[in-house]
Amino acid sequence: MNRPVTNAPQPRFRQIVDSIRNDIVTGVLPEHAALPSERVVADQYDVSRMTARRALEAIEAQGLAYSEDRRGRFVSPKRVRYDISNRVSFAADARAAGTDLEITVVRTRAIRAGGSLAADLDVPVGEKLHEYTRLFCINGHPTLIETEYAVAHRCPDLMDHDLRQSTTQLLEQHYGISARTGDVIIRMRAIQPDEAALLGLPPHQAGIELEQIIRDDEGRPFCFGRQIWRGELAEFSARAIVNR
Amino acid sequence: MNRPVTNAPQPRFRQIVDSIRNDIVTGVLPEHAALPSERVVADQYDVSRMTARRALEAIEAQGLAYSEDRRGRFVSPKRVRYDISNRVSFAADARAAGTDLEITVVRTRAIRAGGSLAADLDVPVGEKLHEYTRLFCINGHPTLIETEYAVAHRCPDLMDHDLRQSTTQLLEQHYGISARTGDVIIRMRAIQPDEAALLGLPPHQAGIELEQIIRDDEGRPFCFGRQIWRGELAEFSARAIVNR
DNA sequence: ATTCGCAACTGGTATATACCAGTATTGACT
DNA sequence: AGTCAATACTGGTATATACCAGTTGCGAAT
Repeated sequence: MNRPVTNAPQPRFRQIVDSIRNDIVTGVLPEHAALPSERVVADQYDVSRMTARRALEAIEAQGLAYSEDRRGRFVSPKRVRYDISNRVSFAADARAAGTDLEITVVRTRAIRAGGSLAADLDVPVGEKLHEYTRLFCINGHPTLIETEYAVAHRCPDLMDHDLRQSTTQLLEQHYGISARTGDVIIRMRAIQPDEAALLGLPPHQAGIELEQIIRDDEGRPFCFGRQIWRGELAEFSARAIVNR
Repeated sequence: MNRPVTNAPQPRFRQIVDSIRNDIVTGVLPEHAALPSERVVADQYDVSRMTARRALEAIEAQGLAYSEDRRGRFVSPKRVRYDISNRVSFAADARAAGTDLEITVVRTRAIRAGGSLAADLDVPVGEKLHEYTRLFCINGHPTLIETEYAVAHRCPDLMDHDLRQSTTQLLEQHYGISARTGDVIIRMRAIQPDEAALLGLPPHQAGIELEQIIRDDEGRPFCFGRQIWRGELAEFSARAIVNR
């Protein structure tokens, strides 16, 4: 192939991405500062609005910024770290680290265990469960949504308590169930529209899903939780110990 | 031509996303099957090519499909699972699980430890390190890129060995260094253009970064590794044990 | 039978335009 | 001072078009 790619300039929109990213990493644009709007970028860089838009969307996809519908795009804050090896509860982990955490209860229901939930919690199908969904805001910004399923007969009136705190601590204090171990799975997946609405995001972005089965001192599971995180706002630390 | 100005229940492109997603989850489109092209979608659903494109990009962003430049888009295969609590080496984990894994050495270098690497590996700044970058293909598909930094004086001629295998096993067999524990960090981040090229992806997509510090029986770190995974192809399991 | 070049694809980049639906500010009126 | 409507923003959706640059397969020339 004699194609001399000498003049392989980067696409315009990528040049714009690099320029704005530079403003972010150097601190010209601090956390939560507004990025220039699509129309302003189009004007400044002399491109069409669609091209400016693609640049801003790429910055968003990289986690450098987040958008609020029809308000603008803003620089993402620093990540919070969640140590999944030592704690089984993010609320406890965050409080211990002095993080500004606010919990909102989105929904509570009484349900019965279906197939996979029953298997995960090691209970018969049809077993009564408490289901509750909560939104976690860090420094005032929606960061994750958690839905937990607790085996009802082990904590009968759990729903009468204030759920705006660590539920593992609740279970420990009122029912004597202590979270001892957890099986965690982490994966990247798309944020669903209903979740996106709660997190203040456009739908179809990727986020991090974290599932965990929480077990007591006897290794019996008593709670299953599923969290969806804004991927750009978090990181997860763990410790591996090689079995031999 | 006539615009359905009525109550658009959902954007057109999202309807298309749902339709194609349905074909994927029901198996009408099996793993690695080609999705309809942008122009075909535009034709079938009677939308412009840009709208069709947005639908296909959304499917891609959700991890349901991957694209190969100027070849087409294809249905993503099932995720592989990596147990980060029990193994400190993905290669060993995958081989133990019978996964079809092929490793390609992308680059090897001798470097000297800079500030953060020196701190992570607990060696003086300027310490000699082996750096090697490898591409991991699972079932023939590029899935992750790993760059590792090994303390050179503990494995002098490491680079003379065949690196297309688990390096932790190499280090164990030839130097008696056994990987005992690992400190792992997982986060979502953008895949850089050079990484994207190796993974056969368009740049600026989000992926999963996994960093780990590997320690020997005495707890001394001897290797630092950084992996970037195609987010839709993997999930990570771990075990938490609450310290009290 | 092999080679080679030409379609006929594929996605990637980019423009120009239009309208919709929320948000935020401004300013006149109460 | 407080209310509220107009206005000037913001991003979201969508069309139509153009050209570029790789990939792939087919058919003609060797």
